[in-house]
Amino acid sequence: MVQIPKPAAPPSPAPRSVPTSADVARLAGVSRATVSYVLNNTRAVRISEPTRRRVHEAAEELGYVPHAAARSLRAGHSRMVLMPAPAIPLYSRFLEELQWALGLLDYTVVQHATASLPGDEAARAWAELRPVAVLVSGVGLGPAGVSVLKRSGARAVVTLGPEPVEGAHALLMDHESVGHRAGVHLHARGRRRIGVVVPEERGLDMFSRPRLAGVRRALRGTDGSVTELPLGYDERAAAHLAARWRDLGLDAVFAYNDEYAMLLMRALQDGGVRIPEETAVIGADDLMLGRLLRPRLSTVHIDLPSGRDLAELVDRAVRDPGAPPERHTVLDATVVHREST
Amino acid sequence: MVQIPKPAAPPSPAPRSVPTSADVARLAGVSRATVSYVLNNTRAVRISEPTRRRVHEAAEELGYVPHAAARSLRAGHSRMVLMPAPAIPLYSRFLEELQWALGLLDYTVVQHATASLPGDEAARAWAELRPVAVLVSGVGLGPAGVSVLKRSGARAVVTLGPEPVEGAHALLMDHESVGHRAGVHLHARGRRRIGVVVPEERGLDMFSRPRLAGVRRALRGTDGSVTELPLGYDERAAAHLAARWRDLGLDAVFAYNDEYAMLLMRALQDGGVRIPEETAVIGADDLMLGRLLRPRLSTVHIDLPSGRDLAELVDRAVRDPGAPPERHTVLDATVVHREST
DNA sequence: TTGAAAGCGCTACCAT
DNA sequence: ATGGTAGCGCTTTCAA
Repeated sequence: MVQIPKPAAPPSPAPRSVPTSADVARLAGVSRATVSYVLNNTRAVRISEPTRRRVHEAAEELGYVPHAAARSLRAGHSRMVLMPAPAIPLYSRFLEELQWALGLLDYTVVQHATASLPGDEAARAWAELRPVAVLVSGVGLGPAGVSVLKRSGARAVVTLGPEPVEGAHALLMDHESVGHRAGVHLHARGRRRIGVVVPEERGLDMFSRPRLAGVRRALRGTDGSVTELPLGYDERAAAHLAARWRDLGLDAVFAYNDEYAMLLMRALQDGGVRIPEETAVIGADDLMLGRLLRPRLSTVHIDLPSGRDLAELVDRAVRDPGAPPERHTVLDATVVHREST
Repeated sequence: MVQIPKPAAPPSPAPRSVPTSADVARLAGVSRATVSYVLNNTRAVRISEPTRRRVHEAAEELGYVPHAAARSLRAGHSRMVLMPAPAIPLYSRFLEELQWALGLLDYTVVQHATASLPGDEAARAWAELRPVAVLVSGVGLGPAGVSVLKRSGARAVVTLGPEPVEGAHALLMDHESVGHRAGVHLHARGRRRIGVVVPEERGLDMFSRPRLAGVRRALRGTDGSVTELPLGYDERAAAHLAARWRDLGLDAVFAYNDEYAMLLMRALQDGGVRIPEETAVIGADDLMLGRLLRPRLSTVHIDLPSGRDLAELVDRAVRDPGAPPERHTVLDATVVHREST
């Protein structure tokens, strides 16, 4: 790690104070009201052209920037959409698209990092910011949290997760179906003894558990069986698992996602296990790397809703907070069959 | 894509109003001042235990949540550290760590999505939020932007990028050195005609250009030559490049990063090019996948500063805004030699 | 066309 | 120990 040295601290000079609209008014020789009218282009009031120019010049000269907190305090509401940030790469492109779409609808999107706080604490922290809408993915928000947010003026709370939360709109992204597709596919290809990789990394449980459950459901009532395979994202762990592979007697594995699939497949191949002849391997998320492996990796492709659609849901909910919560299943899982199964 | 249907909009009921500290005071039968004292645990004032209880109960009953904007308006400052969000996976773990560390120092970290706005517009938008510090990575912030932020009360502006910006603290993460290490390594291994992959994806330029320049510098004044290889992150593009590989007459390639290296290496191997005998391949970023390739991928490992160090820099800068801007080179690049070179 | 002033929710100073 | 109140920066109604 690079160390950043701690320099001696010289005494700091008095910081210049931040210009306010009153300063602009003073410099322009008008009232604060006039400044507000000019800078906000208030249509209901006509300000003479010379006055407008003087105000603009004064604002420019002082480097005036309006104070968002003061504005929204006065207005009694904001256009802030709060998104407690999840660090899941799977969603990152989706979230980016969403932010863009919300920006077009004139919302200010803010990601707030409060991963650490326990459930209702987090909701309180978010509520302090008085967002007009909250978009929270994953778990960690219960009905109580939703209630706190709503009582604090949030006009829409939308959850992205496996199951709906009382009082909130729900975008159901049920990863159970991902596992289910994988299980059905493997069974249809004649595989019967199916392993399912469950990453040991914390924070992946919210995905890996439903995926495992989906495979179980797919195999229930058939002659197939499911074996849970804990695995850290680590070469040695993979080699260790591969070493006892033949003892496990599995003929297929759903490797949680493409990255774990790559890890495991390499370890299996290094251990002399032929893929797909001896063991079929399927991943998920349809990453580019799967196409580059040999054999090419079969995978479960996940289709998320467009950012535009979701932005419109948020906007609709904000405009009509009284409407009953919407529920949408927005995770389309489809198997991409390549060579590894 | 999944379409979200647009339901009919029933008329919305009047929303209950949000409880304020005045409401709590009324219910508890005390003044607003007392409420503030109790809820903030103000040490300078002693409030009797029964009163404290009544206030807490009233707050609980009403579901009172303080209004952050009102509070910071009154206080004249906030503890908000603003991080205009970059979507670069390379940094994501680093940024996460940083957020955590800043959280421990009692800052509120907020990521603001304003990728779209032109330079100084963005700075204005950030300034409206009156953050106590701004941490901006990449380019897109000039001296004028820094000035706007400082005049709006930001006590620290820290840039993460290739070169310092006037008036701001700088964490110099110069990717030029990444390319330089790669170039030196390849030359030392006896390679002379070196290709450098330059991704066609926009937004990667800020990394790929310096990396290319670094290779050029490493080869300058030697008997080696550098060839620029534009490449989209796409199998067909890679196959196309591989098809004309022998015509290019290169004996080594720095593939921008490990992912592009994997893409290109696969295409080359499919085209019968032996690695490393005919062509050496080196990536960068030291991703797990490089270790899983055969031959194992040589790479340039990048060491970023710990979140704690950076958080301390921010804290120091906030406490002493008058101190001269610090400059730190915080990108340690080292070659990890494996089998592909 | 422009200005005076109230008030958004909160905290901290000064009284009592 | 508790309350009254000024004022943070802004918008908007009402009056001139």
